[in-house]
Amino acid sequence: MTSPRGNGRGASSQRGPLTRREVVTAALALVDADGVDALTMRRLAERIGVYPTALYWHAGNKASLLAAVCELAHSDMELPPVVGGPPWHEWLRSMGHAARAMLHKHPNIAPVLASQLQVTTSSFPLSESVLAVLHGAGFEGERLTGAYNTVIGFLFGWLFGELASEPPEADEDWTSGFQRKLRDIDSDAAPTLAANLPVLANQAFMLRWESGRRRPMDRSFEMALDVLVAGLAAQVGHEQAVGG
Amino acid sequence: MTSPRGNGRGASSQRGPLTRREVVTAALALVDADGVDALTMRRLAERIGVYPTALYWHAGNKASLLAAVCELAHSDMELPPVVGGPPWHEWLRSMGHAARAMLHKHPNIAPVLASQLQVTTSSFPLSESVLAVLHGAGFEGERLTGAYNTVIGFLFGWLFGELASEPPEADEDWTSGFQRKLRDIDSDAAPTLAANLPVLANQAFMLRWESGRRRPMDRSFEMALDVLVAGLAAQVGHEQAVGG
DNA sequence: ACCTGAACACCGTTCAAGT
DNA sequence: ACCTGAACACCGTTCAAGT
Repeated sequence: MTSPRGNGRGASSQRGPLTRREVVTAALALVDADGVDALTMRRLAERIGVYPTALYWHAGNKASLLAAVCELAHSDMELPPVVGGPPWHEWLRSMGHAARAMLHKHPNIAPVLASQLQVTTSSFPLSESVLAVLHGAGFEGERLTGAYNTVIGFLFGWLFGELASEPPEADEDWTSGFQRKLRDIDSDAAPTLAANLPVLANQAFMLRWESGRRRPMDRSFEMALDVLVAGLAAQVGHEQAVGG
Repeated sequence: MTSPRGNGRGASSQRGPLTRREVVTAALALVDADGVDALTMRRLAERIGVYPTALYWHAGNKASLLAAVCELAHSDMELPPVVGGPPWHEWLRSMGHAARAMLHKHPNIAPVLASQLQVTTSSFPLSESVLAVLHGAGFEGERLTGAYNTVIGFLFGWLFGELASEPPEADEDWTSGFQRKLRDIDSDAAPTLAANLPVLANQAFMLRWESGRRRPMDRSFEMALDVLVAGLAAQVGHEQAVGG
């Protein structure tokens, strides 16, 4: 009950003063393992083997700790090289896959990234790369802003949607109730939905009961990338360059 | 301190037993006014003029109350008519504007919708409409699923990003620190970013310190819609139909 | 500088009891 | 059926005190 250090994290926790990096790493590990709701100052402190209030000295309050956790997860994303790299549409596809890989590695952090503005700090390299690639594709000035916002908003928005939180397992009522409502859909009121239920149920947004962490939406993501790239190409007059 | 009803909500609260609808409406009003963090069972109860535990009888626990709040907000979205309506690309634009109007009417609920899977219940009419329109545009089977996921994921993902939560006002440190970091960007490491800062600062994802609730991203949204529609057109071979 | 230990104001939720 | 009232187990955070 009294919680001095030492039994906290096995071999990896060295002696010596606790460091900020150690706190943030432990917090990300906790989120990855048990979800973002499991991240409480008290629980994290216990896991590290320290008193809760000690965390405040290193990581500030919970909000700034969470921001640091997001930043750490974000740093796991490897950007494709821009100079001497592939043509812009291929680069965007690589970047999309890199972003998706990072988020699937830390799916529990996705809802946090999706809802907060603050966590964007230190993603300047990503911004610069996307901007450079789009500039190279022919976008300038306000249209560069628009294209950039389209790419970031569409891509990350789609991925955050794929990785949305599932209801807590306690709520099996919801899952079974939703499945029943889906099965009982009126084919008069919703004919297209009813007719295509086999390819839609649990595979499409707003029609699924499992998150993309459990059920990755691989093919839909590829098609989304196709649409994004082709749409940008149309904006810049390179329709023929990207293929269907 | 003792909190019987009557002084709770002025004239609008009739006598008689509390109803579920009344609870959910009051909860949405509280979220709209003060943000989702302000929605606690105890505070809501006090506002209605009832004991906290009374809410559980009508609305279940907090998670299901929040789901009901999302559903209520969602019901504020007016779908454009499908049969006898405009061509598919114009319909998609109208739907996009309707979704945006709804979310800008309840911006504080956007982060919840962005992060949770559960809140999708009873959006079957929206799903059916989008599916019908895309089917009419020529998508079938698995490609229909892909196109549907592209539309929903891109559109709502973009809008949730626009309306992300700002840091609490207490955190003026973050805002000013972020602005400084943006101003001090190294034009060697990030030349495109540095050169285009005037059209990017506070107007682009990951480069802004204010949310779209305060600073709507109107023009970028229009361009995003252009890209989405043109990209879908390319998928189905109607490139010439939608215009640039 | 770094951390303990107590304390404060708040949560969501359960449950027995009232009417 | 509908709500009260007390109680429980948890929070985040502050602050004085130790070393």
